[in-house]
Amino acid sequence: MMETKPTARMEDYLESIIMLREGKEAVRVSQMSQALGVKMPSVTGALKKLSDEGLVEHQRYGRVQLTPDGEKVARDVFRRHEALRRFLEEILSVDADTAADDACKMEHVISPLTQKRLAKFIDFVLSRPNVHPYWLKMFERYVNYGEIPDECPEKCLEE
Amino acid sequence: MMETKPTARMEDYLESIIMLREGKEAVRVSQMSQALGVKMPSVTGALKKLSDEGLVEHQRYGRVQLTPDGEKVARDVFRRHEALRRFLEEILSVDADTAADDACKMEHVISPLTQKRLAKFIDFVLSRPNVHPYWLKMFERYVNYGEIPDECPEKCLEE
DNA sequence: ATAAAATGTTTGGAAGGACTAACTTTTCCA
DNA sequence: TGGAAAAGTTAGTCCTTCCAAACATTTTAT
Repeated sequence: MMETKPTARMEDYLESIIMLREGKEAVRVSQMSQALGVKMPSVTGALKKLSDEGLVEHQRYGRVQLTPDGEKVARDVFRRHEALRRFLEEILSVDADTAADDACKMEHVISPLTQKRLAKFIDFVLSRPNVHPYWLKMFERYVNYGEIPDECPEKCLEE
Repeated sequence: MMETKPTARMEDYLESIIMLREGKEAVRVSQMSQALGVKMPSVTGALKKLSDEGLVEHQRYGRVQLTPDGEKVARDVFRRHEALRRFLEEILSVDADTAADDACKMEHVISPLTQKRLAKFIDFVLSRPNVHPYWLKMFERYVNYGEIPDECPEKCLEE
């Protein structure tokens, strides 16, 4: 039966459904079109394909829903997306818009290994409350002034 | 005159020329084909396009060279590639093959801002000889055993 | 020197993704 | 309740990237 994996672009369409669903029950073609920056015919076309592959349910002029299979794929993409976004935003201090944008493009191309490592890295860095504020502050300073401290001062244990 | 920016794929073709050129002077279509995992006709086609855009020089059955403009683009792509590869390999400890692979796909999609921040981050982390070995060792441990130290021990200043 | 092997090119076609223009449903409100 | 506006779809086209098959050139080895 050779379940062919959705393309990167198709993953985007699936992910957008999860992201737009927040709260309300229905997702509209126009919303997806807006969110993905494509025109509505592109969405209709994508939904047809995804529907054929059993990943979404969609009837003409009707609502869009994920099937259980589609839900799985979408969640997975979303998870990758979040890991990248957090890294960019919380560690590299990239602004929210750029972070979301870059994450959206990177999420499709990272290997499972890199994905796992990155998630661990984020946990590692952000889970050390005694260290990371200092750490990130130093990085911030470095970004702005090019100043690299060579030692680990006492501050390390404070705040 | 609207210099249209090369597509991600075209950037790959350009970058492969720099990477294959190492040492020898000539780059062959067959090498590019091999390196990029595409058949030769694809390379010929790409070279025609790049040639039209003034980024490479290439005559039938002859050698492939970058023009000054092509050189600039290729170097830029390569720089992005290296930043990502180093991050994956030297900080996240992803194996070399996976790192090269992922970097190759990510290099096209990161924004200039993220690129700059990432480069700074790598410098920052790797330029602190008194701290980063401890740091990376702790991360290594976390990857393997899930152990997150909560404080910054004296070791921080050693080795 | 010459034929086989290796290299490279051309042609034609497929698949994915996106768009415009024109058409159809649905929604909404006067 | 009967259109107009909004939402959605269809049809037709374009562009990028790739490939296989057939053809052309260069290299190499005898």
